[in-house]
Amino acid sequence: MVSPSFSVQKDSNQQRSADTLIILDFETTGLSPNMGDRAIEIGAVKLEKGQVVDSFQRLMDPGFRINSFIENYTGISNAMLAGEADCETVMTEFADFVGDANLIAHNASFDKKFLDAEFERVGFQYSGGFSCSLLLSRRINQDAPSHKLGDLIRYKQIPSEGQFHRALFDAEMTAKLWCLMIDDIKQQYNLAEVPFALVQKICKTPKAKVAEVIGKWRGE
DNA sequence: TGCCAGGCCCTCTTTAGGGCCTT
Repeated sequence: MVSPSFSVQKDSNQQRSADTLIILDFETTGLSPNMGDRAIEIGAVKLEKGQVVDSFQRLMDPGFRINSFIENYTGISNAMLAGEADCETVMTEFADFVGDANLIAHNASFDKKFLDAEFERVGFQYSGGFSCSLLLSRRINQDAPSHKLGDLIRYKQIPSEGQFHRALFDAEMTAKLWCLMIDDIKQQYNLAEVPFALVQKICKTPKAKVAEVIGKWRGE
């Protein structure tokens, strides 16, 4: 069992850099912002050199009642959202948290479309790249029976005490999974570091050619 | 009336179809 170091320290100087990673997760009213769905919770952790240095969690009022499926799925009720700030207020705060960092999410295509939609409403565009722990897992954990976040946490025997389908907990679990996969890549391919650009390249590579791509990256 | 996401990825593919994953 491997347990990535995960102590939370406050980022006192608010320094931002392209080397900083933000691992984020949305809870939403549904699957598609194009169908009118909105975010109801954002959770994120900030990683620097594999260490969590800050975190962000806010509920937000989408402006309409959420259905019972979402209440049951997330544990977030309409009563919990009543009186919370609206999405625009929360996402403006989150834009400040994100800065110019690179971004990661599990099944990033889902979180990216909500992030893009909510940021567009507040006129913010992030400058960092976006990568996906699910795509990386499909290439690194090829024997995993499933690539659902909860299943991967159990498969990798990562300690977890909390409620899945809440934004901050899922972001924390994704961060642990991410760190473990990066460690696996370092160990398997004898790399001192795994730059974000290499991860993005791996995620675009067919599974059968991952070793070849990493070998080329190393200059072999 | 009935349906309404969408990107990725595999295969019985590529002029397509269907499962996986996210809420």
